[in-house]
Amino acid sequence: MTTCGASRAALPCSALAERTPLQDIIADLKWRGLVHQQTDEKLAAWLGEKSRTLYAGFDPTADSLHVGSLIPLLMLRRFQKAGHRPIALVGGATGMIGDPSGKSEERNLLDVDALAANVAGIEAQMRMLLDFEGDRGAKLVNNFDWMRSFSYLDFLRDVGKNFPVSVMMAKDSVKTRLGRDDVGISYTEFSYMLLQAYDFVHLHEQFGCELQLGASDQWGNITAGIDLARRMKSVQLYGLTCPLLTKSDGAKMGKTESGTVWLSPSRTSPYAFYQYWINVDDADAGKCLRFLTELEQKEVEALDAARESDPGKRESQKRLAEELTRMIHGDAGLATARRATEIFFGAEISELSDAQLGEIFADVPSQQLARERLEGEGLNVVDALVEASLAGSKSDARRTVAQGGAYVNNRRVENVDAQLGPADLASETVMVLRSGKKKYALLRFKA
RNA sequence: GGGGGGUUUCCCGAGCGGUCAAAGGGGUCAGACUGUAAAUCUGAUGGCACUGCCUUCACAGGUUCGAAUCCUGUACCCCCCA
Repeated sequence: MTTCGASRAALPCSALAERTPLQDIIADLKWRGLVHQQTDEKLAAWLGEKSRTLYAGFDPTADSLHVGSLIPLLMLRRFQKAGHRPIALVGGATGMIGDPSGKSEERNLLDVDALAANVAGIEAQMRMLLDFEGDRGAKLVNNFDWMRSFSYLDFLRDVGKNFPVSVMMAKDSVKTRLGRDDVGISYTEFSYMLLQAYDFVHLHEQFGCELQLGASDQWGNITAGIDLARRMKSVQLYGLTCPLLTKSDGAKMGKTESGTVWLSPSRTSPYAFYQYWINVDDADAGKCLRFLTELEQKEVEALDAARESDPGKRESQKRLAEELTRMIHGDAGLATARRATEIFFGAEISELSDAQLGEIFADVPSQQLARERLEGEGLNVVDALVEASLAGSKSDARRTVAQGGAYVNNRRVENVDAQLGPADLASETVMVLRSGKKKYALLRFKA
C-alpha cells in the first residue's frame, strides 16, 4: 500500500498540499449536503481569506477505521484539496474515556497497549487519503501525547474552572443519558467533553488550528471547545458538522449481517467492500455519491438521472463501488474485487492458481482434506458438500444436488452419484464448491 | 392447599390406538423470474447403507399384535378457587 494511496478521481497526493488558489469549499460541501451545522454563516468568506488550519478527531476503538469514519476523513481531504491544512487527531486519551455522544451505554475502557496499536493502524490508513508533505501538509496528532502529562489538579484549575456544570448538563449528549434510569453516566464520561474541548484549545495554540469538523453528534463537544477557547485565550474558533451517514430506513451505514465494513483489507476484503457499495439501496445511492466520492456535481446529477430512468442498470452503485474501492484499496484492490465479483456471480472457474483463488475467495470458509481422497474412485459430490459444510447432512446434500443447486467450480452438478477427481481441481490444490446462488466453500487437497 | 389445562419435529400449531417421520402456517434451503433489489411462483425441509431401515412427539415405566395418541409416576408451564 503506497502512502499516496489510490486515488484516481482525486489529484495525486503530492499535489494536494501545494494547490492554490483557495476554492470555495463550503459551496461544494453544501451541494453535497455535507453541511449540517456551522457556528458562523460567514465561514465561507472566512475560509476564502487565507489558508486555514482545521481538525477532526477519530476514535481509536479498533486498529482500523470503518465506513462511518470515512466522511470526516474525507472532509479533511476535501479541505486540504481546497487549500487548507488538515490535522487528524487520534483520540488516544479520549479513547480511554469514551464519548457519551450517541451512545446509550458506558463504554469499556481500553488499555494503553491496545490503544497504541490502534492508533498505529489508523494512522496508516490516513496516510492514504491525506498528504502529509509540504508546509500545508496534514498533521497527525494523538491527544494522549499532551494529556498524559497533564496533572489532574492542573487540569481542574486550568480547564475545569471554565466549565459551568449547568452548561455541561444541558448538552444533549449528557442530557439523554441522564434522562434514562437504566444506564446512567459515570463521572469519567461526563468529563469527556472537557478533554475534547481542551484538544481544540491545544491545537489552536500549537498549530493555529481554528476550525473543528465532526459528525453532527459532535456539535456539543465542538461548541464546548469554542467556549473554552474564548474563556481561556479570548480567541474565536469555529465549528462545522456534517450529517451522520444513515440509510433511508434509518439504520447506520456500514453495517452488514456479518458486521462492520472496515477500511482495512485484512478485516474486510476488497471484494466484500466493493460488494457493500454495489448493494446500496437506490434510495441511498445519491447520498453516498455526494458524501463519499469526489465526483463533481454534474457527474453526480447525471447518475441521479440515470438511476431515475433506468434503475436496473445500477450505474450509481457501480460507480460508487468503483470510486470507493479504488480510493481505499487502490487499483489492484479494485481489480481483485472485480475479478472476484465476476467469479462469484457465475463465471466458470478453471486455470487459476492457488494464490489467485486464495485472494478471490478470501472470505470463504475452507476445509482441508487429504489428497488421496481424490485418487481412485474419487470423492463423491455428496460427501464433498458435507465436508465443506455446505450441507448439514448427506440427505441435505443429496437434496441440494437433486434440486440443481450444487456446483463444482461453478459448473452445475447434474448427478448425485458424480465422483470428483484430480481433474476437478480449479487450481493446483483447490476445489471450489457452491450451494445455491452464492454460498461458497473451498476444499483444499494437500498431499 | 383444592380443581382444571398443557408439554408434538427449527418456531407456531394440528393430531386423540394402526393408513404418522406426523396436517397447516412461519422460518430455512434449493429452483424459476429479476436489477447481485423487492415481490412472486415451484419444490424441499429427522438420519442413514434412501422403493428399505433407524431415531423422533417433556422424562421414566406400563397396557396392547401395535402408542404421539390409553394407564401410572416424575419434571416444568398455564388457568381457576382458597
